[in-house]
Amino acid sequence: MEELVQIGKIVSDINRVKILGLMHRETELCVCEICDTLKLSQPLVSRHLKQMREAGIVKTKQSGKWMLYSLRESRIINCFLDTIQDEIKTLPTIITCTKE
Amino acid sequence: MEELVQIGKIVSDINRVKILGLMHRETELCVCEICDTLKLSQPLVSRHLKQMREAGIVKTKQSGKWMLYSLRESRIINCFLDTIQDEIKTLPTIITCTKE
DNA sequence: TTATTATATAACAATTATGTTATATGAATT
DNA sequence: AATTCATATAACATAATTGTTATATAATAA
Repeated sequence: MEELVQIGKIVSDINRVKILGLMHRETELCVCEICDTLKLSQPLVSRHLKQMREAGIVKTKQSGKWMLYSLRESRIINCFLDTIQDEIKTLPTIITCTKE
Repeated sequence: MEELVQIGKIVSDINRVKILGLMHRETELCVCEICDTLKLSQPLVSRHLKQMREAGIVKTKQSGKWMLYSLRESRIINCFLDTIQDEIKTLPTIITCTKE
């Protein structure tokens, strides 16, 4: 149950939910794209992503000086995202970080 | 998304998850059954139940001096509960409140 | 090597949530 | 009507979380 509680905690913050939504829509994102798109400070986004990584919800991949975040496969997160499918579409268009 | 954040908040506490688990298994419970079964104080349980009611996750029915709580139908809560099915079975046996 | 860029971490104030103790409400007994 | 039992609410201390500002790290570019 602790695992579910951990996921509940992730999903209990609107900014983390938005980040999840963006990652669901865009597959892979770097930190600055999330900051710019959602108008959130970089340290805040970094911490949210760290929490999500520690909860096993996202995975990371280094690419030069960028850290790319993406969703891990998770039945429960998918279920969760299903219920906000329409709202995910209304999230702002990604402000792309022109890598290289 | 706010609606799901609200549900996330409910699921972010181990005691509320246990209460959800019990209600899922037992259909209908009064406050004192939850307190006794989970060894939690009555005011704490009452507040958790209030939060769950305000989030639209449980419904209530008065029965004499007892207040009976039960789960509302919710796709997302069902999905959450599915993932902890086995753990729900390991929750303590209900300490029944002999109504009347 | 130094500067720049992207990300991570630390330290902090403000807010929110938990669990407790004390008390109030409200229905059923006596 | 007074008491008892079940539940709700209030007030509080403590702990956890958020968002901020400042700074560190680590990779690339100059």
